[in-house]
Amino acid sequence: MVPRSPLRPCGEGDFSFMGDEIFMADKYISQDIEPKWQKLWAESGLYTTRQDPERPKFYFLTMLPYPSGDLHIGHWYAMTPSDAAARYRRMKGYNVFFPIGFDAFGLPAEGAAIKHGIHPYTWTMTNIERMRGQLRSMGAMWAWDHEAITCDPRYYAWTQWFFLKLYEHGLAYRKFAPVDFCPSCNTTLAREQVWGADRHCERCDTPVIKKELEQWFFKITDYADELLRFDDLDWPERIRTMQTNWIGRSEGAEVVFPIDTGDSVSGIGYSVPGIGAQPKSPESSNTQYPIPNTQHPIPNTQYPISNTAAITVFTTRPDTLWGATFMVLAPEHPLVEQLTTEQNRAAVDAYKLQADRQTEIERTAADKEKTGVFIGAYAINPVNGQRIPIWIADYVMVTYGTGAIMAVPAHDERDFAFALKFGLPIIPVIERPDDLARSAVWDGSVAGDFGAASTAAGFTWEWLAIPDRGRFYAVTLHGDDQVTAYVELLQAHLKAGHWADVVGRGWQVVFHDGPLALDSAAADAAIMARCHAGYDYVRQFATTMGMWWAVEWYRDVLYHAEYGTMIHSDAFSGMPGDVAKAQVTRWLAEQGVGKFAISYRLRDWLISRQRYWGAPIPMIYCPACGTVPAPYEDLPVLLPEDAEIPATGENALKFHAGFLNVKCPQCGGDAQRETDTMDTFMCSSWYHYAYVTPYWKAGQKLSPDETPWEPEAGNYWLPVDQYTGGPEHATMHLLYTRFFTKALRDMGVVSFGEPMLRLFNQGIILGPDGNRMSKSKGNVVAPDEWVERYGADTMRAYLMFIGPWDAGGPWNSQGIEGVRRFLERVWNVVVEVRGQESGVGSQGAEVEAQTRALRHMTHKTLRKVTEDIEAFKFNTLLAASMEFDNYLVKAKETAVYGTPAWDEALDMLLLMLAPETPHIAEELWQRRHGRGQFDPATSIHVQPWPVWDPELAKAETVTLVVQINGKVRDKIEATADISEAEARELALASPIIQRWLEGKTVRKVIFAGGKLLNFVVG
RNA sequence: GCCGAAGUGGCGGAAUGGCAGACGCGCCAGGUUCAGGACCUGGUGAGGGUUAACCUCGUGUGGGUUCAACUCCCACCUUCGGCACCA
Repeated sequence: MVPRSPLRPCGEGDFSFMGDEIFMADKYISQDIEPKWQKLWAESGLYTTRQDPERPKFYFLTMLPYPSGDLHIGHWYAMTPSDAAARYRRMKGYNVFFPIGFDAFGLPAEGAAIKHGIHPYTWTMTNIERMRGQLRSMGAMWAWDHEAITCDPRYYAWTQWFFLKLYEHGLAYRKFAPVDFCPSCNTTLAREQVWGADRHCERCDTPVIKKELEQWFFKITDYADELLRFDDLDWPERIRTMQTNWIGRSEGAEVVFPIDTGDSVSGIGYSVPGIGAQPKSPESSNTQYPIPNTQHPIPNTQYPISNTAAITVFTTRPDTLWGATFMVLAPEHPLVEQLTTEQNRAAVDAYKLQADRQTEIERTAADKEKTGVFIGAYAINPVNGQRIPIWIADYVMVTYGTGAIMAVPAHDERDFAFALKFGLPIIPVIERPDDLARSAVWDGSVAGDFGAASTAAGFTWEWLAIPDRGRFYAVTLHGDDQVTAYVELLQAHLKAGHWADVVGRGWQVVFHDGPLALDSAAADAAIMARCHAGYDYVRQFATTMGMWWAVEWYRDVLYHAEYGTMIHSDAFSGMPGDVAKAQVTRWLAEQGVGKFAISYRLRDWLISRQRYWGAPIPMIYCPACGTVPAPYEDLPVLLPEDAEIPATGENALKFHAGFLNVKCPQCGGDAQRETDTMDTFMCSSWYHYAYVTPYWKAGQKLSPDETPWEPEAGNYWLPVDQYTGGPEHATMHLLYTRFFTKALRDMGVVSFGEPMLRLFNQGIILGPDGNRMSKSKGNVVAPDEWVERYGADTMRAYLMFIGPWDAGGPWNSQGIEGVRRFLERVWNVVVEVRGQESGVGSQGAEVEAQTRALRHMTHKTLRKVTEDIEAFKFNTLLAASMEFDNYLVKAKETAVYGTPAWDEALDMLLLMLAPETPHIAEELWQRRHGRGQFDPATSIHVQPWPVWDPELAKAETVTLVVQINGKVRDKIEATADISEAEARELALASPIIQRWLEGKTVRKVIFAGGKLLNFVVG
């Protein structure tokens, strides 16, 4: 993989830490200086954490690694720019806390136990030891003195303490529920850990299955609204959006649909006379939109309902209630059993079984044909008394809303498809916002020259045809007036026994003896009765919409989901779309048939895992007392070290008598421990608190009233000022840890509500093949060989240089040589003594100009580098540093060499590079300023970040761009503060510009920012 | 299907209304070298041109705004990420 190094000279000796001998060869040998400085920094206590109330603190945190055994290139990509930014903050005068630890619980350790017979603890600790070494090779300023490992009993004692606190505060509960289960990992998963359309396990890609289990949940949904607020957070828009979508807040209404027993109402879905099918009253569609009075018929008091059962639905569109022509329950809905009639039971049971057997994948396949069965029961639409059939269908999810919907096929795409397939009535109740209507008039159904008459009346039409059915006048209309005029014209031409439709605005079927509006299920039935009588062909259609659907030209006007003026909705007809939803909701509440409601997509966090290698849930089940929490003073509930990990992949704790059997803390009787352990996201929800004082109160008895860290240290360091990590945790770790902190705030443990104030998401480094790196794909890039060959500084700088940090992308080693060469040049420009022959002969004025130019370059670069590191733009930071270095290489041959300006330039170059390439910067800094023995006070990493001089950073001269009509024609050197008049004069003096202006009239001259002049000529 | 991000030389990328391609890789030529590597110098978007000056075109596609558009607006295409029958 790594080519043999031509850079590494052979036979370089050991270095010594003694006296003046800390500086070795005059060549840049990263393999020598990097371990040397890592050792000297560690030994001298340069990175020892100190609480210093005199200095402003800065808690800089990067997501903790899982100890898989090997650091990969992704860790370097995520961590070394973080380190650079942390180092920069430190040079800016902050007391920076940059801790590290390990997310050490989790399934791979058990896999190793089964495969290699190693105990998970041993495997984990061995990996951690190896990874510590790899992490050290980064040369990062880790606060190793605050390391925390989540599988340490001193750590998970507190994880369990948090569980008990959440339980006490009613935020942890146990529930029997169908949950996602990974058959490969042998454990349940939280919803967030199930990915993709095929619903696979986030860790091992195995499709999950459903299992009914008794499981522990955290009530994250209690904080749903608060989690949607990001007011105090400087977080990327992308993450905020992902969390917002994940929480999925929808506002709407809950509406109660009483069940109808059918005694006094006959027929399917047809209205009670006088209700629903009433003609539009002119008064109600006028400018006034009063809330309909309470005299409006309320069906559950007006209609005989012998059964008090009712179905509650959640809808985001209460304004479409009048168009609800059927209901759909999820097959798992508890009322299905009770409501299904005897005649329908066999079909319903078969459907339920079939839905149950289907995998989640099949059931949620996006383009799946709608299926469902009628259960034989009816409900009453509470707003108009319509009797509507109840179906079950798997497109309704039992987990969302109330598990039941009112189906409004005219304004919901799924309901539309379902109604069309099963011949259920589709009644539009929201006007088309575009006022568009279409009418197909079959050739031969009208007398006289209908086309000419239409044209004369101002209607646009064309001939369209359907094979086997002939051609038709395709008339397009806009607005009520056109529709009214058109209906009149149409009726005058229609032959007896024929009809034509108006679809879209003004829905109706016009018969030769008059129109019938499609404004109710009764009207739908009446229309179809006439049509069925008219043509055999039409008998295949059960509903008017079904008949219209057969004309393809109609299809895009038949259904819409937009808000708009309500129609066919009794007294609400005419209610404008922008207020309809709120008004109907208010009215429903007044009538006592509904209420404003919010529904969330977010589910409670399932934390039970049927695994050995996790923090045991500190709960005890007593036959006498029930569920009893383990007493605080007994924490930690230890994982038994002698547990045998079964080869079946089952939880070892279930088979460990010593762990399982316990005395009930309440009654002292025989009881059993909970054997499930906690989701590892529980451990990582509070690790940033653990770092403050790792393993606080280790070995002491815990109580509910303490703080899990030393309070004074917590007050000083918390919360996290800057967090960096991958965006893949948006809806998992980042949501959980916010919930956790809010819960802690409400318990009085912390005084703030957000754990991390600023967040930056770096991109993900993919394998060279463009795929996510994974052992199974064999595309994992190990950093160690590259570090050995080029050095940590080169590796750090290269990863920062390849592109914007938040972009990520496939690993590509092409270009790493360039970064190494850059560091070589930095080394040489500082270390190599210039020969005497260069730079001689410069005159005084020339030297002065060169000095000014050098200082300008120095301060300009410093400004750019400072701005870039603040914004994590490491790629352009390094490009600017390279330019600066290239400049210095040339300047070295001039008279500025050895002047104070030259020394300033070299020092600034090193200070600018200190965060990114800490070793070479320190080596060269010490060579320039060190005192032989390393004194941490002289370290470049504790030097103040330099300040640029704005006067020097400002350019003295600019290249004045001269354009003719926006095209660059000439460039002229000019002073930076050139006035417009001077610039014009200069430009007009240019022969090129003169040539371009010859014979043309200058209409306008634009002078921009003192650097561009544009002549607009005509 | 919905939401979001992105599309620029052979490659990674820079420029967020004002010189398109900074910086780096690669490539070409030259220097150095016994030679190769390394290193140093110069060149390197496409087309035209007396291979000179210079001109034309060029940032996914098509329109638009502007003196001026990679940048802003509209429509579309492609890729990636997230969600996905969420009522």
